[in-house]
Amino acid sequence: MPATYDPQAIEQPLYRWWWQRGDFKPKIDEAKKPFVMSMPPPNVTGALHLGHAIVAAVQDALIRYHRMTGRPTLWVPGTDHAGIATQAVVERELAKEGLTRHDLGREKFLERVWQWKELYHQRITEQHYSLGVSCDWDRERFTMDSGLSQAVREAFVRLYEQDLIYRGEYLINWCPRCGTAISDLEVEHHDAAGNLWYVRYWTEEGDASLTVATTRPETILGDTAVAVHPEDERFASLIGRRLRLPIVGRLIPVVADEAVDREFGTGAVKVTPAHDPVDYGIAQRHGLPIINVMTDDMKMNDAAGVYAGQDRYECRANVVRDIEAQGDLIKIEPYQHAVGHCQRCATVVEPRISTQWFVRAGILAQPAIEAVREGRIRIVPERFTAIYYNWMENIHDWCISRQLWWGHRIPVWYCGECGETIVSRTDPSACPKCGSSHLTQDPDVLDTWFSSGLWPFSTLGWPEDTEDLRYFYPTSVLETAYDIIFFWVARMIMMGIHFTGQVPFDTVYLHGLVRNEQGDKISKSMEDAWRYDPIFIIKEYGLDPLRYTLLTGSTPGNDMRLAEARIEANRNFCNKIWQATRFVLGNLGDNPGQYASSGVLDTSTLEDATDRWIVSRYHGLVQDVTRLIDAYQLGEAGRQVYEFLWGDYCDWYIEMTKTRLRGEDASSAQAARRVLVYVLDGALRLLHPYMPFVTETLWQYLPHEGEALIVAQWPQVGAQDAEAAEQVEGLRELVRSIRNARTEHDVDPARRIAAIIAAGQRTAFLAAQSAVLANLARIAPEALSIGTQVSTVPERALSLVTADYEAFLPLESLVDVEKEKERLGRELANLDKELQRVTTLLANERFTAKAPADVVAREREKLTAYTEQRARLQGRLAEI
RNA sequence: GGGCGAAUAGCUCAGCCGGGAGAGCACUUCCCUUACAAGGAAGGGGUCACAGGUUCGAGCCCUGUUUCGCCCA
Repeated sequence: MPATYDPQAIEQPLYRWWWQRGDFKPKIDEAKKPFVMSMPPPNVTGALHLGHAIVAAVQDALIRYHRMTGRPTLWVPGTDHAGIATQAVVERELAKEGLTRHDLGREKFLERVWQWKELYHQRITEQHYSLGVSCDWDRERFTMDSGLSQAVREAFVRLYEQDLIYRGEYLINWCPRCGTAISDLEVEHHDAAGNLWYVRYWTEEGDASLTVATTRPETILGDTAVAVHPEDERFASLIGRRLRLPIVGRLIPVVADEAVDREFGTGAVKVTPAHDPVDYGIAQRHGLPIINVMTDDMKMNDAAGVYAGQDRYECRANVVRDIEAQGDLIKIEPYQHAVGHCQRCATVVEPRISTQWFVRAGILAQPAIEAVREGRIRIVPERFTAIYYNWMENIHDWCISRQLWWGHRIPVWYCGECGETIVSRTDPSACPKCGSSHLTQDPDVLDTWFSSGLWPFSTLGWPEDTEDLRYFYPTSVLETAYDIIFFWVARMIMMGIHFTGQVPFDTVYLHGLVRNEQGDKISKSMEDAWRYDPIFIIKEYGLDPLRYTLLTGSTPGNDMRLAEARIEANRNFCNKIWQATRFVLGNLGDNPGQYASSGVLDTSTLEDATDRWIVSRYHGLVQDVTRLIDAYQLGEAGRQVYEFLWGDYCDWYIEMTKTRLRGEDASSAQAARRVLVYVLDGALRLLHPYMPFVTETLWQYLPHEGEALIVAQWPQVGAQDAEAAEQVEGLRELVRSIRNARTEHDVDPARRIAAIIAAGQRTAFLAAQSAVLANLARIAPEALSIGTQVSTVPERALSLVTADYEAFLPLESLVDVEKEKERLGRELANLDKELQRVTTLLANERFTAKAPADVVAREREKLTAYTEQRARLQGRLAEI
């Protein structure tokens, strides 16, 4: 095998190999409950970035884990047409050529979008290969596939028939750049510096006036009332009177409404029902007229009188100027306020009255709330449950029509003869009412999220009753970033329950967002999104290090900033296990095949304590990692494998085996080889969900049973030997202590020293491990003496005291008696501190009475050990 | 205005069920020892944001405060 880890050489060939073998496809077994996930379909808007890399990492890890546990495992991939987002980027491209979509026309424009879709679908797919996703490519879907389009139609028609979809004229959010309505969720509020203009409105008779404050003076043209709080005494006398609208001259009433915030401005607010949601509500309650003063592209319309044709901001300036000229502009205050922007193009959104299609979300939300409340769906981390409830319980009707060209056309036709509205699963050729063939389809398309809300079941064939749908639905886990919990997760739950009668998944697992160096969320809409293409990192470090970093670098639901130093460190970890495998392979002798690991190794069959120790540690690891992954603690599980492999296995166990592998005792060497392979094989399995490529590669080099790690069995928990654990821990402490003494006294690392060790009840163990001790602590084997006690303490020797041992290092020339006294004194002081703590704790009756028995017992053991160690230390001090 | 999250070593972050404060990077010293210098060995470094409280015991639980970030209205 190559001398170093080289991700470029192993990753893509392995991916192809798995794919060709069919490892990504589920092995259907009716007797088993499958594990199923739908991949959140990336938008074809652009290439994948690091935010998608974490999606791929977490989901592929879950998929690989469950696949190894033996469940039929399906991961459905796909992409989303992303109506408004994709249309916006294609329009941006066109703008570079000086064109708009209207210059091309609907048909030509859609051709361009399809070209874009093909281009980026290809890009995304290739990126997914690089990300190592083990999804079933044969089941790949696109939201505008014919099957999924049929699902969309079916869903729309059913909801319409059930009166859960309706068309009406209401206040919606309008993006003038995109030229379409957008839903409340697609509006992002940012604080912007503006002004608060104070404008005086006179009464009809001119005998009194009141002043209102507004951030949008141009909307005065559409005012149909002024509202005050019913309990606000300042305006009590004016309620019911009429005011003359400045400039316009229209007479409008003063109404009392509780929605008015008495603290804002002057306490009196102008009411523009056609351009503000709160005002719209007031108008509804008071039966006020609604006057729309703007056009689709946010110019003033004819209702704006002399301002007609002006842009909204141009008009604003003119209105302010004219009011000022009239003497009714009281003052202008700088004012910071939240302004709605289009999520996709950042244009300031204008609320306006418009005829659109809506879903009665409140009705669909009820069962969706209950599903979570009753535990049929569990959200991880749990804290997002409250956020989900809060949104669901205050949900508004969902505006689903978009004045876009890219998307699912609304399946509604209008009869040119009789005006009939036809809502149909198939394209109608004649009006069912009058028979006319003059039918026009509604020009609008549906909100993208309408189709993605169907994703978990539409991808499995719904509305057809397919085999896939019957076996794989409901899916198991829905994994995504927490920022689309409302957009997507909530809607899938609503629509899943409504259309299939079942929850679409039983667990929602939410991960955090990947942020750039500045802490900004990485998104496809960023101008420099290309900088966050995971391919750059994969080329430099490999996928496995990137993946491992994403999986272990944060905790569920929390954001992470990607630190390159960490990726590099994890690349080094890959190389570390690469080197460990090389070591093992290089020491298996003539017939390596005999060491292939199978089943669980029983610690009681192992003669060497170090073997029992590492196998016990490994069995504990299997238990912990499995428990942690089942609890969605992927990060902690991954870190534990790292610590075990690098810390226990490489730093200690491999070093411990060297004397046996190179020694005379063939059966001992054989046992060591078996354990080396057993533990490494198992650790590679545990690590496979985190670092699929390097683990599969190394596993293939190792002697093994089975064809591929990707489909190898997840390790089983085995027995642990507590005594061996204690013995080896004591040995490690002794080694560390001797190494420390050597460094402190500047002993040449190459020099083998002498040592005399009193091992007490550990004598037999230490004698058996004397070669290991000699090797690890660099003691000359012939100068190592181990006994229960030390009969004659050498003069001028360094003395070390650990919990289990007392060691003397005769380094005459190096030992300075005074310094030695000082050092032992320091150790004694440290020990006394610990002893003090334990003594106080155990003297506290409330502790011994109330603390759990095992905690108390542990403290008692410490007391005994520390007391003995202290006695030995004092003995040494006295001797000096 | 309501809610959530974060605050732990110089930096980036873990810390499970409350039971002797951890990792990686950076830093100091030594070592190219036949798995690995993408490495090994030995170290230094923390008032766990602040103030109270609960508890035998708090980084962890409760209350309040400060700073930063996010979501909703």
